[in-house]
Amino acid sequence: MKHPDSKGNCKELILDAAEFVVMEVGAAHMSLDVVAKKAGISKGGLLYHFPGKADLLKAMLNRMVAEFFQERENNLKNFPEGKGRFLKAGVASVLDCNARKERMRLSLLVATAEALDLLDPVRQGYKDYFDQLQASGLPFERAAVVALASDGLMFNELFKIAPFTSVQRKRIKNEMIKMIDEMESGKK
Amino acid sequence: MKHPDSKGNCKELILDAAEFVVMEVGAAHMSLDVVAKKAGISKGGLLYHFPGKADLLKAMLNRMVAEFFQERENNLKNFPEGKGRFLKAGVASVLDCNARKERMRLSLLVATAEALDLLDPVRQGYKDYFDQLQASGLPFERAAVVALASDGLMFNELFKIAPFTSVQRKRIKNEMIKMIDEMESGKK
DNA sequence: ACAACTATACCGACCAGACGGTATAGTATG
DNA sequence: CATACTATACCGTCTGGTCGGTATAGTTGT
Repeated sequence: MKHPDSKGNCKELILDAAEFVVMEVGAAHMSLDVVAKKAGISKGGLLYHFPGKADLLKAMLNRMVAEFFQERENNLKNFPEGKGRFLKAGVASVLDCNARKERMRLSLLVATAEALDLLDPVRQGYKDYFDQLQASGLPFERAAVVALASDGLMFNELFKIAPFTSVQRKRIKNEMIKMIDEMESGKK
Repeated sequence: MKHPDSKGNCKELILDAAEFVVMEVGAAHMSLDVVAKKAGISKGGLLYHFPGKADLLKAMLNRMVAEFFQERENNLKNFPEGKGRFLKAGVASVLDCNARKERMRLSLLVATAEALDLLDPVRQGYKDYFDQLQASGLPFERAAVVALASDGLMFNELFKIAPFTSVQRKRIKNEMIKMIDEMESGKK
């Protein structure tokens, strides 16, 4: 290994760089040149790791999906046992945001612009999510409404069109949790 | 006027063409050349009507927002009077889809990729929506959850990642209406 | 031990095409 | 003629992708 950087996490560094570039110049202007520059390597180097732009994009999306799964899994332990646990963890994973997660979601913008097929891994992950939700024992339709609401809010925020104050946002999120509790205590 | 097509609705024809192009080649590949060809005019003609790509995009978004407002207004009459009427009309406008509406929403993909500022009219329309929702007298947080859920479902479908069967979709939509009814009859 | 060879990682010049936009000349209509 | 509109040709830039080359480390054969 020639460079001290490259110890296997080189690809990760490139993915990080790509996310930053999307953040800075917009999804439609994420060019390989700029990503390479941001990552501190040459374009040739970048193309060595990712043979084409589509490969880079796929890697971005896969990482995002994988980390979302991971986080939901981790979140499970933060909620008491019960039918609603899984959905609560899901909602929390979608709505508890940090800078890294927000950046990572930008890859969605690139993919939706480039070609919707690129979203295949997301589609699959999403399907699994709702399958598990169905298996969780909550009344499916109402649970789906809550899950979709968290997604809706997430997309609004991703697109920067969310109209809520931070107080409203907190209340809305609490309302979601409350609705899950209502489902658990069987008001339906 | 040289061409029989152009009797004032020429811009509309171009906007339609643009939407079709996005549908066919993806948001990132909506080029002026192709839009012009699809509209049956030359690129010069297109640029006469829309001085730049950004102008075209803005017009697409404005039309989409305007039509959404219009439709929600029209939908009001389909629901009985009551606190929940406005939200029901909103949900219906978001979820009752036809090909034209779906096409029109594709402009969102182009805008989110190009520059999020282009979404300003959407942002404003969205804010008005929730302002009116707040004024409607429903418990705001729960009403917001329902509104967000309809958005979430819409985005899922726009991105073609929705995991629901048509039956499930219908049930979920019905659940939303039911939740609005529950709010109206004051269970909260 | 040492030469020959291979694999990995990376660089940088280059290219062909696409794209947004301009310039210009032209045409139908009132 | 002027206005409204259209067509064509063209330009500069950007972009994805190719390619030949380089440096280093590890492996193998003798």
